[in-house]
Amino acid sequence: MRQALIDEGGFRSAQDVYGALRAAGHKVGLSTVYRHLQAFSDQGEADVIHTGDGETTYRFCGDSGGHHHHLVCRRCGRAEEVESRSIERWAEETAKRFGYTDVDHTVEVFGVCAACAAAS
Amino acid sequence: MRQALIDEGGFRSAQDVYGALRAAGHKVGLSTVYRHLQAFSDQGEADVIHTGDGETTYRFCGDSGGHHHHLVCRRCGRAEEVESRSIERWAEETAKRFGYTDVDHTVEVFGVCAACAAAS
DNA sequence: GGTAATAATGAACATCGTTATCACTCTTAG
DNA sequence: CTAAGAGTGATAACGATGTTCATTATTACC
Repeated sequence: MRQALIDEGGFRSAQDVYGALRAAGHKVGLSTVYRHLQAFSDQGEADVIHTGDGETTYRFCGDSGGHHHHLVCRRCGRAEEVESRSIERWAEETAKRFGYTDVDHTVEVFGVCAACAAAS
Repeated sequence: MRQALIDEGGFRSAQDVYGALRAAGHKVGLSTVYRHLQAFSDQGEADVIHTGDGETTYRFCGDSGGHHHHLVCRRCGRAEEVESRSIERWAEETAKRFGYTDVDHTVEVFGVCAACAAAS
C-alpha cells in the first residue's frame, strides 16, 4: 500500500490510488485507502495538497519533517520539492507586521512540467 | 447580496453568508448565494480561498484584478491583502529552473489576528 | 500447534459542501 | 395587458470523505 503511493510518484488523490490498486488486481476497499493515506499524512510520511476542485492529493515524501513546498505539474501530478528560506522569512515577517500570531502558510506553485509540455 | 459579503469583512463560506442573510430576515435560497458568490469570483470582485477542510470561502476584494495574496485569521476570517514582488519572482524563477511552464501559484498565510488572540 | 485477544479490513451507509433541476415569480419590451 | 426572458429557491442529485460494524488476518500466550 505504501509502495503503491510511492510508485505513483506524483500527487494522487485517494480515488486515483484506489483505482490503481484495483487495476493492479488488489482487492482493497476505498476506506482502507483513505485510512492509510491519512495515516501517512499524519505521520509526516506523505505531503498533502488540496486541489482547487475539492480533491485531496497525497504524495510520498522522503524528507519527512522537513518543511518545504512543491512545484507541481497540473497535468501529471509530478512534483519537485522546493524550499526557500526567504519565503519563510517573508511569511513570518508579514504576519508579525500585522500582529498575527501562531503563523502557518501554504505555498504551492503549479505549472506544466517539461515532459507534459512536450507531449502536447 | 453583494453588500452582505462586503459587510462580513473577512473570508466567509457560502453557508456562512446564507446563514447571515437568513438571520437578517432575508428570504433567500442557498442556490442563489452560491450562484452570486461564484459570479463575484468569476468577475474578480471576490477572492477565493479553499480551506483545508474542503470549504470554499469568499471575500469581497477592492483591488480587482491586482494580483495579491492574503494573511488570514483562522479564527474570524479577517484578512489583510499582502503583496510581495519577491515571492512572484521566486515562483517564476523556481518554475523556470525545473523547466515548468504556464506557471501559477497559491500563497496564503494563516494566523490568529491580534483581536482574536486577545479574546482568548 | 491451538486459542484467545487485538488490530486491520472493506462493504454499506452517513455526511457535508456543492451543483443541477425545474416550476414559479419577477421584470421588461412591445 | 401580455408574452418572453431572467432570476429565484425548494429539492434532489452528486462526489469526496468519514463512520459503522461484522468479518478476517495477525499477534501473544499457553
